[in-house]
Order: sequence, then C-alpha cells, then structure tokens
Amino acid sequence: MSYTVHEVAKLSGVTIKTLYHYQKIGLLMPESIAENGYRYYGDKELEQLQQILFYRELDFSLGKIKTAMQNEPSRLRCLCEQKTLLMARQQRISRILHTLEEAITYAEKGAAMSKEKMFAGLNKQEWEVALKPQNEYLHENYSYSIDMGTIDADAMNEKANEASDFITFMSNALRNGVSVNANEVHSVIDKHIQFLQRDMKIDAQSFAAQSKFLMTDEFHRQMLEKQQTGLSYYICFAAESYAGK
Amino acid sequence: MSYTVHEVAKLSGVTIKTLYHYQKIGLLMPESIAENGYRYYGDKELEQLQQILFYRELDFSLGKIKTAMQNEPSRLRCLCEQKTLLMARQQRISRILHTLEEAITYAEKGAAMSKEKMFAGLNKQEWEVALKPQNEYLHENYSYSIDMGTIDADAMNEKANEASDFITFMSNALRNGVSVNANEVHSVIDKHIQFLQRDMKIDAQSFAAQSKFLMTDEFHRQMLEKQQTGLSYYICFAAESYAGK
DNA sequence: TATAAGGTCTGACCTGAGGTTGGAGTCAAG
DNA sequence: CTTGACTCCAACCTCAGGTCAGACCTTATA
Repeated sequence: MSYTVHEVAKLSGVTIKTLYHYQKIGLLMPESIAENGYRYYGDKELEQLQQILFYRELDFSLGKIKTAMQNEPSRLRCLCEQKTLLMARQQRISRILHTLEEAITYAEKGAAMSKEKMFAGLNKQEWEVALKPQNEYLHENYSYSIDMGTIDADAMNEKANEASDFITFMSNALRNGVSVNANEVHSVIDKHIQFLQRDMKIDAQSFAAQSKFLMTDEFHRQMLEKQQTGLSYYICFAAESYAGK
Repeated sequence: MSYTVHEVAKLSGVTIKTLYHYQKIGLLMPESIAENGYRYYGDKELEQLQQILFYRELDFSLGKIKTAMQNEPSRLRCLCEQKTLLMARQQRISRILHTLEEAITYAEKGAAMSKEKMFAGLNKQEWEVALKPQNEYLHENYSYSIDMGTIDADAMNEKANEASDFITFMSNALRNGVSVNANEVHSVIDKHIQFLQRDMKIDAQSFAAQSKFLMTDEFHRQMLEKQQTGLSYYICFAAESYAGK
C-alpha cells in the first residue's frame, strides 16, 4: 500500500512541508520516488512517522528522534519507552495543574503563594530530576515516606522492597477485580501491617487512617496512581474493609 | 520584595536570557531598573511570570500570551481558563497514551493497526475539534454503555446522557489523576445530584451512602470497573469528599 | 586598597522546526 | 485540451530563545 504526500498528511495531521523537511534531514525517507519526482510512502513509513510523532509529543528534537530511532530499531521497545516518558509527562502536567489549582484558591482569597510553590512543576531543573528512572524515584520516595527517621541503609532496602511488593500485590488485585473484602487482600494487608509494626506502633485502624491520610497528599497519591489507575482509592478501601473486620 | 534576575531565574526555572527576551518584546517588564541598569522584579511580576509559564506550557506563542494577558487582566479568570485548557491537554495526552498502548499490543502480536487509529490524538485537525466541545466527544464514547434496558425513550435518553456524562467525567478525572477534593469534581457531583433530585429525594450524604452501597453490589461494581479500573472506588471517595465538605 | 570572583547588561550572531511564497511540472476529468 | 488540484523545489522568513564577547558592577578577601 502506497500513499501520496497528501494522503499521509491527511492521515497523520502533519503538513506536506513537514514531510519534505523530514526527508531533507533524513528522518523519514519516502518508500519510493517516482520518475516525476513524486514521493510515495508505505506502511512501514507510516509506522515510523507515528513513532516520530510520539517523540515529538515529548519535545524531542528531530535530531534526537533520529538517533533514538537508529539506536533502538526494535519498534516495541521504542514504544514502551515512549509510554514511560509520556506517562511521566502526564504526571508533570498533573503537578502543574495542581499548582494552578492552588494559585486559583489563593487568588480567590486574595492571598499570596509561597514563591517555591508558585513554580512547582514549571521549573524545569526540578522537573528533569523527576523525569529519569521513575522506579528508583518511586522506591526512594515511598520508602522514605514510610520510614522517616531511620538511617540504616540495608534495613531501609528491605523496607523499600516490602513496600514495593505490597503495592504490586494490591495493584494486581485491583486489576483483576478482586474485592477489597477478599481474604487474600486482607491477609496481605495483615502481613504488611505486621511488617510495619517492627518500626512503629500501628494497628488496623490507624493503618486505615494513615492510608486515608496519604491520599490527601497529592504527591503520594500520584505515585500510587502512576503505578495503577485507581490504586490509591483501592488501597484505602481495602484498609478500611480490613479494619472493619 | 524585590528579586534580581538571578533570583527570579532560580525560582522560576527560566533563564536570565529569557527574562531579557521577555523584556525586549514587552511581555514582562521589570518592576524597576536601577541606575546601574540592573533589573529588579517584584511579587506582581512573579505572578505574571507564573501566568506566562502556564500559557507557555499550553504552547501559546509569546505574542498570544501578551494579548491574552492584556485582554483579560483578571488574574483569576485567566487562571481558570488556563486550567480548562490544561485539563483538555491532559485528556489529549490520555488519548495519545491510549493510542500508544494499542500500538504496543499490536506490535506484540506483530499485527498492523488501522491507519486512522494509528494517529488518534496525534492528528491535530482532529484534535482541535476534540478540544473545544469536549463534551460531545464524551457523549459518543460513553452513552452506549449506560442505557441498556430503557423504556421511555426521550426522558430516558436525557437521563442516560446525564449519567453517561457523569461517569465519563469521573472516569477521565480518575485517569488524569484529579483529586477527589478538586473543585471540578465536586461541582460535577453537585450537578449530578441536582439532576437526580428531579426524580428522587437525595442529598449529599445519601448519595455518598448510595455510592458505597453500589460498591457492595458486585454487578454494579464490575460495570464501573469495566469502564475504568478503579472507577468504583474513585466515585465512592469523591462522593464522600463531597458530602463531607 | 587591590584584586579576584561572580553578577549583570547589551548587542551581534546562531539555531531548530518549520511556514510562506512563487515558479514550474504533473495528473485526472470533463 | 483545458482546468483545477496536486506536486516539487528553492529562497526567504519567523519564533523563541541560546551562545559569545566585551564592558561594567558588587562583594569578599588578602
């Protein structure tokens, strides 16, 4: 199947000029060029274009896109990476939106925001840190948020792993439609609480309360939601169900 | 309170050069310029800068930003509009993400996507349509799933549409990470309840209770969850947050 | 008090990702 | 065989800054 510039443009939303530009810089070559100079694109080229547009959405420069696509010829892996990045971007917009909402409530009151808050999510330096390996980021942040006040590195690692396991389980349970009243959910919460009890006094009630509290913290909530949509709410309910048993 | 270029740059994340540029094109003037030529920015200027950055995030050109800020001197209304636009953008990213995910599953199977699907969300023409009346778009996608088994066509249609809009909104809100405490969520619940009140006596508390009750009914829960993982939990929380306001 | 280190101002030039204009060739339909 | 839509290509323009370079200012320290 071959497409003319016009067809490709209509399908993908880029202009003909842009296609030409991409050809000139060697980013996307036509499948074939007829004797009259007309350019024709095939299915493979469309896939490439799609990928280019995903990257462009992420504000990659065309040069970077080119090298990225050369270095990682596996379409699948490219796509997966793009997904990660796009999710990170969504995250960033969430933060900005949050800042914006705060700005609105301050403006309504006629009050002034703190200068750092004002630019949360907008300040790129800060944001680039959050961009990179989200997983570490999740780990770090989660563990740090649970065990404030401990120092020992190894123990901390163990805690991070436990927390991560717990979250993974809950995430799977939610995806699989397991009810918050299910026994396996309760028993995992039970184990998790037992683990927590090593460091702090905590019981079912206060765990439920704490889950709820965590939800009020936007940052935390987003972290869970990033892992699985709806997770923060699910955990909260599960904790409540467990506590009310 | 006055800030030097350096301080503003660090706070906001823009470069000094950019500040200079904004001054040159008259987008953001310093509060005062000392005799030695040094520029100083005050709190008002920081607020303006914040707003500029919000707009920039939305890919407004600097010229447009300038006129936008001149035409709408009310900071509050500016912010609210920006919020709407930013939420629209987030939805667009959601769509792209969805396309990306589909691309991944197709790639895993080694199959080919349909050409239109391939560019869903990326194609700007199409997207601009989706940008403005977001609601129509929502209609199409959802209305079919709610209104099975209706009797009175017209009245039911209205109800179906309302319910459908409500659920779709909540679903998007959840996907986009909007907090259950967010004003827009509350106001949508408010509207929904007002709508319900036409047919039955219901207030915030009983709505929250009913949401919770719905959750205990596996059939209803699964229906919501099928639409969007985590949705039943989210709605429940949102209702509670609304009731507790 | 001199000097170094670091901020600051300004203009001139560069860049990337296209858009615009315009002249000329090409295609399909009536 | 003409008309209207499509295509090619080159030269030039734009926008939002970045880079570089030279000169000036401020503050801390020797």
